[in-house]
Amino acid sequence: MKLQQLRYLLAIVENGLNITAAADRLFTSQPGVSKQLRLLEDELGVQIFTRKGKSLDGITEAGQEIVTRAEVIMREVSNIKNIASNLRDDRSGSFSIATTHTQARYVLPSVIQKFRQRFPNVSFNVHQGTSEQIADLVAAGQVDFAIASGSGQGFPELVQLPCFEWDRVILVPGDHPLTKIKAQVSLQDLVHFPLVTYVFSKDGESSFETAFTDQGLTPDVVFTARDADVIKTYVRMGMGVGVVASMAHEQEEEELVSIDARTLFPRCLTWIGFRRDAVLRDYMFEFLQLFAPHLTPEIIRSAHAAPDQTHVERLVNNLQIPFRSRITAG
Amino acid sequence: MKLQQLRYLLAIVENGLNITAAADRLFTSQPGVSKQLRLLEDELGVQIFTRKGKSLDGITEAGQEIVTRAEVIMREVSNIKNIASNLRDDRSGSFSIATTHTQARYVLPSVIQKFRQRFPNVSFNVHQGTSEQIADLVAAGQVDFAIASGSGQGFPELVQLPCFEWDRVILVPGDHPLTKIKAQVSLQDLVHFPLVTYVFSKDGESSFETAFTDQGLTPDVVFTARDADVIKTYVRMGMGVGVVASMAHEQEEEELVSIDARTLFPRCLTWIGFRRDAVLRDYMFEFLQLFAPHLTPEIIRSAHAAPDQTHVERLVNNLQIPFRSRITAG
DNA sequence: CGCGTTTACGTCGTTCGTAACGATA
DNA sequence: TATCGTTACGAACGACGTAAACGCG
Repeated sequence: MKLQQLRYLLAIVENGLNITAAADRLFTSQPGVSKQLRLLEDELGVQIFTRKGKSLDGITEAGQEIVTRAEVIMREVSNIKNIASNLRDDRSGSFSIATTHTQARYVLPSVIQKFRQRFPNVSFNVHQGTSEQIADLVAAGQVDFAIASGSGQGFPELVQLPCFEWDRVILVPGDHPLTKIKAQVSLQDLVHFPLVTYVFSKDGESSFETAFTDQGLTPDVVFTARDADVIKTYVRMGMGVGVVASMAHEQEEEELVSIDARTLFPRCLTWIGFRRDAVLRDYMFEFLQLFAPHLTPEIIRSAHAAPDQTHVERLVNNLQIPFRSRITAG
Repeated sequence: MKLQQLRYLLAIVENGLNITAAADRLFTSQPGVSKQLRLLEDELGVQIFTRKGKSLDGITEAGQEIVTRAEVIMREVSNIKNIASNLRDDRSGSFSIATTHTQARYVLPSVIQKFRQRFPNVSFNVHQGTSEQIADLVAAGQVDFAIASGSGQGFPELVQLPCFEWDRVILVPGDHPLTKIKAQVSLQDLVHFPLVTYVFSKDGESSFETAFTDQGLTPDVVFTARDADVIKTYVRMGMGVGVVASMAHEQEEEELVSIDARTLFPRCLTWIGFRRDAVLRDYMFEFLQLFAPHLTPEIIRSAHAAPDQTHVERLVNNLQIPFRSRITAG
């Protein structure tokens, strides 16, 4: 058994059992990958994949178990490389995070800019998705960090650290009736208008909906998007009243007026998570502190050393979690 | 990085940083091992070992971390091989257990005999030590199973299953005053004689001592050994009264008489443990059931799937744990 | 001078890429 | 015929073992 064979195996799985595509991603020849897979199967005496004709058709039961073990192996291989790179003070490498649109568009740019100034030779990769997709990506080891909001429960292999809290804000065109209300806008006011807001997460973070239902109200959500910019576009078109994260409203933008909604909806928490068994590069510690200044290397290391998330939460309980209203200047 | 390099690395560590010894155990040439170590260090750009002259002198801090990761990798490699071997119905392989003298000498022979009849091509290896050494060996992945008595707490990486309970027995020469006592011998009777018994474990299993101290008594232990046979020899010599596991007294042996001590000392539990992240060969399941018939493959699999030992204990709570007084006929 | 490691070098097996072939839809 | 995988083959590489040199106690 060779590490290359396992690497090839995982590439095949990641590319939908397409050997040609796997070879392309591995920057090697297709027959080589094919042959190494055959050699691995021969050595183990086990079919890892089921075949339909010559093409790979599916993963066998044993194959799935083998793939799982191979993933562990390759993770530990990169851990070893990370340990070595850290010790050599190597300031190059790669770094991938998965996050939501709001973070990627409004919060991260200034952070990443500072980060890239400090580490110009680190290739940075941002994946985008829903909170669930994000957590899955980091749990599967496809990305180094996940930055998401909402519950994020049920990932025991992750260390999750609180980054900052934020509120929602109501966005309307400048001539909208809601701008005429002198007092604090209430949920009762909102239900009279069609709403445009984020796609709801399946379990957690539906604090948006429950805020209404707790008062016996039913919001009239006419449009949802994962993307605050899309929401804003539809609000400008007059399709409805927007409800977005306050970070997503940079300044008084063309045609749009923001209305404070902090009393209407519960406060949200953005957290960052990484696999507990991952060795972090030194630049990842610096990124964390750029993103959330209270996450010092010491805090992170002690959270990383904790046996599980319960202990992590005990550790971060004393921390003052920042509150973020608007984006800070780049 | 190659798997061989990691295998060589671990062999060097296991052989006390002696490359020649490592090469011997690996059945390869010494310069080959030396070169692969150098290549690994060069590729990582890190000194794994400190040198004194040309000889390896110690492991660096980073080296220790790398070794730990390499151990994980090699464990997962054998797990993959085990998965494959199981699927192929391969009835050959190797199997190592660590246990105490009493188990190895009095309990295991008949089990191993049956096992070897069923699996003549499995090479069987028994290591011997104290309960602590045993638990350490299996936790470090040096052996597949640990069979020990006493607490065995504090090994979260292990699945520990109860095998059977047993009592102690008092051994004396045939003409000893204790044999004249008509009623049940008591601890008060025992303190008047010099005692010969097992070496006490550091923390758990000192139920021997606490049995006395709970009654305000102080036993006069004049000799301890890890080995029931040694204890018996000294009892025959008249050095004192022996207290051993009841399994260690096969039948009315030459010169020795056994006195029931089950009411004097708390009952002991013998457990068997293996790493939670290990893939067990099919023959290991059969061994477990030969050793402890209540440990069926289904029980073992569900215990193995449990997230931690707390869950395992909940699972085995309903099981009827056998009691073992004398060894069962081979 | 013995022990242990490194260097040097020749041999052999393995991997890799190109090219051609085969099967499938 | 386009897509995908296997077979074939030659070139390059890398691992291994023997022999010899080196350093240290």
